[in-house]
Amino acid sequence: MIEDILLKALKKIGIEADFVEVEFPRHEALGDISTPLAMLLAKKLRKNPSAIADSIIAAIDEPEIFNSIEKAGAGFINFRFKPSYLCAELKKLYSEGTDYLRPNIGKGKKIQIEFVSANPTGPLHLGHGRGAALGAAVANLLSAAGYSVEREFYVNDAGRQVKLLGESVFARYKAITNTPCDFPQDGYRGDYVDELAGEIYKAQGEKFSHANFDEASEYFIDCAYKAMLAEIKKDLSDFGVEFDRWQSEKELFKDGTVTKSIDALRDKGFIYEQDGAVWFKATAFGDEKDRVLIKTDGQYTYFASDIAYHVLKLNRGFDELINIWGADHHGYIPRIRAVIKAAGGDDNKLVVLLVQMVMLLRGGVPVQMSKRAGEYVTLRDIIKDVGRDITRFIFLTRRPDSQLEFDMEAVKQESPENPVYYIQYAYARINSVFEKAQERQIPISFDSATDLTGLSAPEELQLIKKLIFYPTTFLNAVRTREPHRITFYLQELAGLFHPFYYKHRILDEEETLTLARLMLCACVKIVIGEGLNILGVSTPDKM
RNA sequence: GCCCCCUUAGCUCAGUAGGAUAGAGCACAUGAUUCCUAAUCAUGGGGCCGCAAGUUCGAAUCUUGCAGGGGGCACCA
Repeated sequence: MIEDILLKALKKIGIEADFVEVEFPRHEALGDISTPLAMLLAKKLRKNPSAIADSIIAAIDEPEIFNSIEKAGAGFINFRFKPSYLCAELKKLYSEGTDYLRPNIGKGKKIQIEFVSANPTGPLHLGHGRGAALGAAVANLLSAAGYSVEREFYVNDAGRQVKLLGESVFARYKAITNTPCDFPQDGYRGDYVDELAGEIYKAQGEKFSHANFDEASEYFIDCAYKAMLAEIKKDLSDFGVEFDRWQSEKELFKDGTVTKSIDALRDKGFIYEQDGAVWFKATAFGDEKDRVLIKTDGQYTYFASDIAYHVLKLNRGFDELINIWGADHHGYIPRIRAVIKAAGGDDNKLVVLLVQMVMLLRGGVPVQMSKRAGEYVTLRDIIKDVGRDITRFIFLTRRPDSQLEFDMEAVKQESPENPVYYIQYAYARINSVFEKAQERQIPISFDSATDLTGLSAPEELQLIKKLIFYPTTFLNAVRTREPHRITFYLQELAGLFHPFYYKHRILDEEETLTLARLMLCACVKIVIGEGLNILGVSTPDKM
């Protein structure tokens, strides 16, 4: 990679750096690839950028790679590759495949990524889908970069919300058995609650018809949240999102993790009692107020088990803990950081990626959702109506921290021209070319001796340059934990492939050129396949 | 009142460890298929980067203030 060459040159002139920025110049006439490095160093070294650029250029000795290296503008260094170098890199890409595309910067470091973690009290909605798409893509990204990644879903199966769900189902059950009781305030009113009650009635008959909730609670809560969790698992699986581990909150209470981690904090003096409640001294670690762990009624707060959960994760030896949260939880970050610091951990290990709200529209009109009335569009509805690939792609075309409008009509109307199809179509097209090649019995075999000198048209050279730039884009995406960089790269790559395809024949040329173009196509297919896999979007052979 | 995110083309959005003349898709207009997939390609119009000041060789990007939109400030989860 060109980054390595630059780093080597910097070292030669006595500058230590671990990252250099490389980009495509704004206009192709300026060069093939470019770096603003000299300008960035100018401030640090207190020298003028032009002089720094000169010394960097002088320190690069790679006649095999570059046709020219020029200083331009305010201090850019622009490089032009030798065609022979581009061809050699293309062959490397082809033969090394993912080894070429995935520079290993993770080196086996352990990262855990916790995402979705929706309460098992109802079906997933679109916002969960956004978290799921992002989390899965970030996990794929990190794992491709050589990190050892664990995907975890934290199940809130203890506490008030699942109890409320059980109570709601119980009330519906009682209605079926004609022994009505009051529906809980703030209870869950979706159709699924009635369905659950119906199923329980089918299985248990009148067994609980004269019970009150306290007598039946364990059964109803258990039944209800487990059914919902199964639904959630199925929805995620249909969305193409898998987890390695499901951590139960209830287990943390059962096995003593909660009391143990609170005791540990108490030993360090960060726990105190006041007004009949037990508090954590979060203000000692930068939070704006202390937080309650055990309420005056003796109940643990959600935060108590969250302490246990994060301490447990820390102790499991991860180098980094990524949490993907809805933006409405942002106020929660300081107290979790406080917990980690109080427990003696390094809070830099915690990386919280906030996902902003999704506004669901239908033909420009906001879709009203009311959890109370049980009216809302579920993720499952969206997958069925819009499709999985489009849905995931849309989420990964936006920065996570900006609000997103998801218009079900617009997204579908765009359909034939949809960017996701544009990319997939390039993939399918290439596949079809290879099928045709096989039909025509063109002997397809590439190796290091394949003659690529015929690839000289601007469309071909641009494609090659884009292809061998993939690792740079990939590393930037990994570094920032931003999969959408891959999305935009793929659109650009497909945007170079289609014009190439339109302008040039692949199979009707003389054999050397045909083979060269086939090899180019093969590489485009490899890179698009790699990128779409990371995004979790399918790679159809035919469209 | 305090805190966080957002504001870029008609629409949806990229671009921010400060860099060259600010990009893409959609929509709109015109044109291209006897030929490997037209879900494609070519050409065109489109912009006080919310407003104002500051930092400097240079600001969509950093700082401050203001305006608009969203979210958060519980012994709820």
